[in-house]
Order: sequence, then structure tokens, then C-alpha cells
Amino acid sequence: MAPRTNPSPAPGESEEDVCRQVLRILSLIGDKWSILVIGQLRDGTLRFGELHRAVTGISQRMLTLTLRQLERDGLLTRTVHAGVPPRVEYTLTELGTTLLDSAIALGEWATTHRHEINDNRRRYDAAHPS
Amino acid sequence: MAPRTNPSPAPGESEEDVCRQVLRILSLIGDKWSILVIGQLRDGTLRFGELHRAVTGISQRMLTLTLRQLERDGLLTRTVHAGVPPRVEYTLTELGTTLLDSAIALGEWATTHRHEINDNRRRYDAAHPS
DNA sequence: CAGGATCCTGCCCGATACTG
DNA sequence: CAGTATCGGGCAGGATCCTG
Repeated sequence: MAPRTNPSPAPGESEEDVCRQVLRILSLIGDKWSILVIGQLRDGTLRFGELHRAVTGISQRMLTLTLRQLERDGLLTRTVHAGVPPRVEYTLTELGTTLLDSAIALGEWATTHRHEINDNRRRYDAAHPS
Repeated sequence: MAPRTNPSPAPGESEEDVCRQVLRILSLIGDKWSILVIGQLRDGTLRFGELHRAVTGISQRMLTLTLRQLERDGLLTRTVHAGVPPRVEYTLTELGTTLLDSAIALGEWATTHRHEINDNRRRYDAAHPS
């Protein structure tokens, strides 16, 4: 059970700071591309092009931006291997792995309740013919 | 541990359908307003105006839209009490409560690792003076 | 009080073209 | 191959005004 106490504001940061930080991290989960990219890296290292092909529908631009953000947060590492053609590999850090585990837990909640939610939606739409 | 098996596509739905549904539900978590609204309802029923005041910064419009979506998904109930002035109360359903619990687990991950992530960011920004 | 309806703006993101 | 740079459309969402 989650404690009802405040998230320990810690010295030097306001409670609002904590809230914004947590929200920003949560938005990582909500971000379609972030989760998909992290998920692809679950089983090991992948190159840029492999990720590009694995994550269906993502544009080069968004893949780059997503990877930069995740690298910045320390959720994955970017390794450039010298030579031609260039070769850049991406790997989850341990931090990234723990996030993925938590996200998967939430994904299982979503998977478990998807039918219930779909039913709710159908009922609502049927009752609200706007 | 999360099973590596596919999320049981179930008869009548493709694997892509499942993926899209799960992603859409995950985006609920990432959505700033949804999480904040659900969080406010943790300890019981609140009226529209109370939510409006509790969730700092949300506009009337976004609060309405957020509440509608959550009601549609069956995460909360909307109860209109006749009379003047109007009185509309919002309460989490059990489904909503279970989602909140999962989200809180993720929030605790974020809270736990916020300093580590902040440090990573500072390091990255220091190393990439673009 | 609890919202509709409307206008308007910023920015997100995809498409495209170019480079080391 | 693995990106950067640039342009542009779409739409999320804030501000404002109006009702039952």
C-alpha cells in the first residue's frame, strides 16, 4: 500500500518542485514513443536503424528526439563505434530497466482491464448520443 | 516478473489492437490532468468547483474534458443532484481506484529516482553545451 | 454552480532535403 | 548509416463569454 504521507520534500526543493518532477517523469510513460523505444531495448542492444524499423510508424526525427531525451535522463546509453559506415548502439541502463519493469506492471493493468474499459466506453457512447 | 509472452490477443482482436488500446490507457497516466484529478479523488467525493480549486492551474475547459473522458472510461462516476444551485459530484469507481494504485506505484518510482535523473540531466547538459 | 460554445495561439510532429 | 535543418499543417488547450 502506498503511504499517504507527502513524498518527503527534501531540503532545498519545494513540494511543487517534486510534483513537477514526478509529473514530468510520468509523462515519459504516457509518451507513446518513449515506452515503445524502451520496450524494444528490453532484450539488449539495438542500433539506430534497427530501432527505426522495430518501432513501427516513428519518424527519424521523433526517434532521434526520443533517444536524446532518454539518454539525457540516463535511461539508456548511446555508444558510437568509429568506422564507416557509422554504427551507433543504444542500451538500457539499469535505471531504464527498472522503469521498464514499473511500466510493464502498468501495462499489465491496462491489458487486464482493456475489455472492461472498452465496454464502459461503448455504454457511455450509447447513452450519450451527442 | 512480467511474462515475456504476448498479451493474449484474444479472439476478435489483433495484436495491434491490443497495443493501441494499452497505449491509449497508458497515456491516461502520462496525461498531467488525468492523474491529478484522479489523485484528488483518492480520499472521496468532490464537487466540480472543489476539483477546480484543488487542481492548481487547470482550466474549466480541460477539467470538464478530463472528467468526461474518465467518466467514459468508467474510472469515475458523475452524480447530478437536482436543485439550485446545481451540485455535481465526482467519485472514483473501483476501477479508478485500482488504476490510481498502479499509478502511485509508478509515482513512487519517479519520486525515488528523481535526484538520480536530475543529476543525469545536469551531467548531460554540462557535457553537451549545444 | 457547472458547464457549453467559440475564438485563437503555440507547439508538436511529420515530411522533406541535406551532411559527415 | 545516423543523424541535423527547415518548413508547415493540425490540433491541443487557454481565455473569454454565455446559459440552465
